[in-house]
Amino acid sequence: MDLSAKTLVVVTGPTASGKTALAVALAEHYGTEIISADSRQLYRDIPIGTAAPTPEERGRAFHHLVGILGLDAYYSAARFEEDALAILRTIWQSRDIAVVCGGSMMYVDALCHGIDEMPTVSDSVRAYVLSLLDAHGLEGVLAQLQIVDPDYYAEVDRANTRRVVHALEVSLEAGVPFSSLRTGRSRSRDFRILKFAISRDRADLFDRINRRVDAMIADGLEDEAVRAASRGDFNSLNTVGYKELAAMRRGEMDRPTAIARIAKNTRVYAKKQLTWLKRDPDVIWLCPDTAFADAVRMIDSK
RNA sequence: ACGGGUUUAGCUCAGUCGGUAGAGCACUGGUCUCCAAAACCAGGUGUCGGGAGUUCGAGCCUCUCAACCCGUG
Repeated sequence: MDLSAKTLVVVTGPTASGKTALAVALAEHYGTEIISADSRQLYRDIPIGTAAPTPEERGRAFHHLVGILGLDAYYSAARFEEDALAILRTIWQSRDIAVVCGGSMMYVDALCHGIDEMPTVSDSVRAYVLSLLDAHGLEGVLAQLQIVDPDYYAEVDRANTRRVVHALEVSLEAGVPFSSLRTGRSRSRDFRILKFAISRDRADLFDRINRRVDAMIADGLEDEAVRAASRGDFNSLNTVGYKELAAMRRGEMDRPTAIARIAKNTRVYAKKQLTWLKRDPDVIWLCPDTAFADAVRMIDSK
């Protein structure tokens, strides 16, 4: 398919900045569909805490990759790239414009720039590294990484267990050093990408976050969290909202503290998203009041 | 009006004998190629209510002004 006439409209920005509303308006305007780039809205059974698009919003524009996974399912940025590209091709068969909406910055980058080919870590390797971590701690994992991939060992943040474990897992799975697979080269896409982010001042954004957390509680987040947790202890629930409420149920904090902590951690999340976005030269910042009109104008130009 | 108390970081407050201002919460900046709403790193952000005095040196002692709180009128 010739993609040179196709446009990918990305709507991103910090959490609670109003991405969904803008994306739905754009999708309606262009008669197209939305692909969610949200690592948590992928999971079903946790719509309240992940601020998933409502049935009303989903009725106005079709949303792909929302509520499609069980809480126990594995997913990754690489899978997102693959899935999103496949969906884009089907959308573009009958339309010129597709909308991606979400704040999982690594997913957005994987789609816009590609991500290096790496094997999916098998259960057995995952279990082996986990047992190594249990038995010998981070030191033990680091010691093996130093042997298997000395280059990455030299540059990795050795305090970051996640990254160290992942590098060893991939190295063992692939049979070659993790760093040899990690070229960091970005792939150029043969379609037009317009990456919009909604800009709000800090006080306004924090106010929206605080109010949204209260609304989530009012909408039944606590029940949702209890039901989700009853299915098991999954990575998908290592998510703002669910982890604080789990700590509350374990008696580690009272209810007001848990709710305050959810709001605080959501604010922290928003800041991390902003840090990521600030260094991305492709981001086109939109003022909330004129976002729709400005986006349409830019999409239609050229 | 009078008497007593309070005033230190964004908030709540600690600060010993006069010797380089602290805690909790909140907050700020950053890293990022695969579970990323994850994980990790870094930072005290201050006119100690204002002014004057004593002192080598004042958050701390003295005087004065101000604001707020409590009590009595």
